[in-house]
Amino acid sequence: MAPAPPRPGDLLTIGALARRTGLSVSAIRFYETRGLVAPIRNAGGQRRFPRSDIRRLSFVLIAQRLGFTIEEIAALLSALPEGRTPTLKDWTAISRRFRAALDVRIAALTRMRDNLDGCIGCGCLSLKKCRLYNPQDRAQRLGAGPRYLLGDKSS
Amino acid sequence: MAPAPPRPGDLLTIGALARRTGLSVSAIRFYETRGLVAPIRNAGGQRRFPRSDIRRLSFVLIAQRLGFTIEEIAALLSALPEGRTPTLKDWTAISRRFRAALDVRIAALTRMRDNLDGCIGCGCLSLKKCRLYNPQDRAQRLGAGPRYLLGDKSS
DNA sequence: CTAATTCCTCAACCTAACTTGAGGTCAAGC
DNA sequence: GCTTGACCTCAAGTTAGGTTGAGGAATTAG
Repeated sequence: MAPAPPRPGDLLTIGALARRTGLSVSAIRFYETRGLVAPIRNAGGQRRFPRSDIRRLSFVLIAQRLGFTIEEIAALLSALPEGRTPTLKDWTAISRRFRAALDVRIAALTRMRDNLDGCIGCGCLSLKKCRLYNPQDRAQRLGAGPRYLLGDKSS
Repeated sequence: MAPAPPRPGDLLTIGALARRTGLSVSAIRFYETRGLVAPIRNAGGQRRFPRSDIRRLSFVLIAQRLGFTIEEIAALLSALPEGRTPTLKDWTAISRRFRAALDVRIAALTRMRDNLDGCIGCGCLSLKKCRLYNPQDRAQRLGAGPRYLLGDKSS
């Protein structure tokens, strides 16, 4: 048999990756600055991505749609191996952690909804008396909300 | 009986309202620009809020924590009466609509989680083949995500 | 070899939801 | 009646998550 070709298509340009993921080129570059992908550069200084980044970015998109921030996603992805291409096993492990995080969110929302049900009848919809406004639930960060209340005080 | 006093405390200053809700003064002013509250002004040009705005803002806070945007909350609140103080019945009606919106969010998240479960084994975590990345589910807006994909194209 | 693509960097802009600060007024206590 | 604290407006800054554009270099097709 003829020797296998050197597979020049083993690495993707940023444009090709954009087409494969549906992302814009600028978004991919932005994700690089956030550490979600780490392409190598060719001789001319252009980015080259391993094919496994298609899956990596797909994961990013899915996680974002579920309400995770880029930072949280980066944390989840950091569980993937550095040098080698992630295996199915790697992805399974990360998906499991992901599912757990999702479960937490769903539970929190459900709890809130149930509290709301309790409040519909009682008219207690005023802060502090109502379990709905329980600081304990604050860990969630769904949406923005006043930073003052969220304890931002970052100075 | 002596005639009831004129109840000068019937209107709150912005500072008092801030203390009662836990919000910052600047946040309340900001909410006014967004139409969430509509205080009157006294002779000196200072804002005066009806006591019912305490509950109104409490509702805003709760809704925000559940992931609603200011605009969405304004829409929910627009169901409240204009002139008079909202009654318990008014609040009950609005809470019901609120609960429905919450149910939609919970259902969407749960559906996604179940899809993810299906994906953990199959390794299909690549866009387009996977139900997790179904544009049908896009209506949700949980978190930001690339505008390009979200069909922003607002030019 | 040249023209058309594609890619590069960097800076500026965008929305949401606020905060911070400057410069000035109002209200309340003594 | 004055001082102190609360309030006013308006402009600019902040974070997240990107987009847009300028000016220039690398690739690729013919």
